Amino acid sequence: MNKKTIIRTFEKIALYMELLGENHFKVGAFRKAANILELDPRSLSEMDDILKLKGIGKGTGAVITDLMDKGESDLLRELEETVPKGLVPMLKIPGLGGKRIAKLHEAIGIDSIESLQEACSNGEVSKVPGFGKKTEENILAELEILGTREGKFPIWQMENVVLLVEEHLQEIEEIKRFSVAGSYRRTEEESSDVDFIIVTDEPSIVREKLLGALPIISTIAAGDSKLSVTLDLEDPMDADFRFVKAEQFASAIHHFTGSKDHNIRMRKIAKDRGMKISEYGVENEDGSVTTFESEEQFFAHFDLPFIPPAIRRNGVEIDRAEEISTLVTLEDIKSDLHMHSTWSDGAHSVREMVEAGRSKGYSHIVITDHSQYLKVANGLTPERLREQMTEIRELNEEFTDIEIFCGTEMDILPDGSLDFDDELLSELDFVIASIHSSFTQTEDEIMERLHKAMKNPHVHMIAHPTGRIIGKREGYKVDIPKLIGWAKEYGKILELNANPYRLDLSTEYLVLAQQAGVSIAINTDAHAIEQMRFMDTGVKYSQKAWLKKETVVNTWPLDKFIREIVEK
DNA sequence: GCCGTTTTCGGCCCGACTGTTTTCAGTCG
Repeated sequence: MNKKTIIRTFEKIALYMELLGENHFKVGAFRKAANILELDPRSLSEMDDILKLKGIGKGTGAVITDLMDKGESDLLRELEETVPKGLVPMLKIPGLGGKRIAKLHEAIGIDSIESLQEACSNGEVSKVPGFGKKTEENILAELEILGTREGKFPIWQMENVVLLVEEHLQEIEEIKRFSVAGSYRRTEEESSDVDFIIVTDEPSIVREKLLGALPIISTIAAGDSKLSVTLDLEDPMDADFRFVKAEQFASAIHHFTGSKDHNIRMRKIAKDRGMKISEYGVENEDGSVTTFESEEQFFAHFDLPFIPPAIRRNGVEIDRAEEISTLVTLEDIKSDLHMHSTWSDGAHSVREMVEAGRSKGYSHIVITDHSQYLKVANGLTPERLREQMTEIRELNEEFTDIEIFCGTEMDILPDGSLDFDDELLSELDFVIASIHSSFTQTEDEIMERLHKAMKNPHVHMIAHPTGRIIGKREGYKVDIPKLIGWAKEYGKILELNANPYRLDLSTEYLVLAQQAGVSIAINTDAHAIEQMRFMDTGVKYSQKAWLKKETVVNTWPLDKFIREIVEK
């Protein structure tokens, strides 16, 4: 028995109860219990008494006991016997919830997507009280696109959609201000849709312009305060737009950034003070509404510091509010230690990357092109690397406001050897080692490769330690706790690769690394100037692991970087 | 179903939109 089984059981129970039209607080209690276990970092064996957790009571506790004792839950089995399995997927149809599905089942015996489709086509659904022609049409339309609507989208896919939508929003003159909100603003690895807050005095004009400009498959809702559509993209994605007045912006963006649990916690705090939080402001006991200039002011109203969106999760962020000032922010970042140029597979010259670094206000950067093994990336031979070093030295003469260091992103070869010899490595200021090949090796083989790199005195950092691509591949088999142990032992840096495809190390491992006292570098791995924007994503993502400034190497000023890294 | 330095019962975050209704339930975020 493991935690995942319990979580899945709770979720299934909630689904079936929803289909029985159960009280939604009851359904919610099971979902909440699942969520509590999900967010608890401990494994089942590490929890001394799971039944005493807040949110686990008699009903949910009985399910856990059942699962522990017999490996199955009586409650779930009963539900499975009562509710036809075919009803579950119907919950995915927008507009249909438990109550209406139950009604269709009861009235005309609908027990699957197929029978629903047939009943809609025959006009039987519109004869059921509470259902009409329009509903029937909508269900049929939704069934058409059901298979194409993905569940969750990785952050790198989200970013493309956000940029696309933002282009359209910029074109509309009635929009005074806008911002993305929702899970994307919280820098979640995956999101199910995209949310925008729009400040305007002309919501209906903006709505119509958006409907005209955006690629749209279907309109889910279109009112004066909200527009909800499914975007016509390669993978169709839902987008929500909320229209608010300027003075409501701070409250609205807070509300629609979530998370849901964060909002619930904030509302509880407000309620205890006789106030009521909504997306339009804070309602006081006398009925007057206070609005805010900024989210900072909103939080200050409740005696809280600004809580970064990335850490707005389950309320823990409120308990740990006094730690927030120690977290790394974009303003703290003084360098980017992993960047490519046209010497290997980058799109811009070293000079252009340097200029970009200057415009970011960095005090130093490291150019780290690929090494010779990586032929597809035009990896540098020792000769070419030495030529590049000459170019970098010349640029250093030219620029006085930024220091450019010579580095490499050196491959750790499949046989565990390193792509450059120690003599060449000793000439470099900063050496990154990373794996780009033979991902399918056993954990022992991968760990042997990493250990080799870790033991080399010239290596400073391991880049993208797991090789994962969010939503696409798991990465190679790395024993991260062991790797963190080595990093501590040999004094190496581990990377948080800020590229949204990677975000590697992931949150849970960053937590472990910081606990172990290992330094982390947040790097963009930029292969083009535009990609240097990923630093923002990386910093926000690091906040999820509560990385402190002192943990992050890029917050170090130039002299400390030279002293602790380059000259060491 | 869960919870409680106001409560062991009565709340549970709050509001928008739709479709089917003649004032609101269901769904969604």
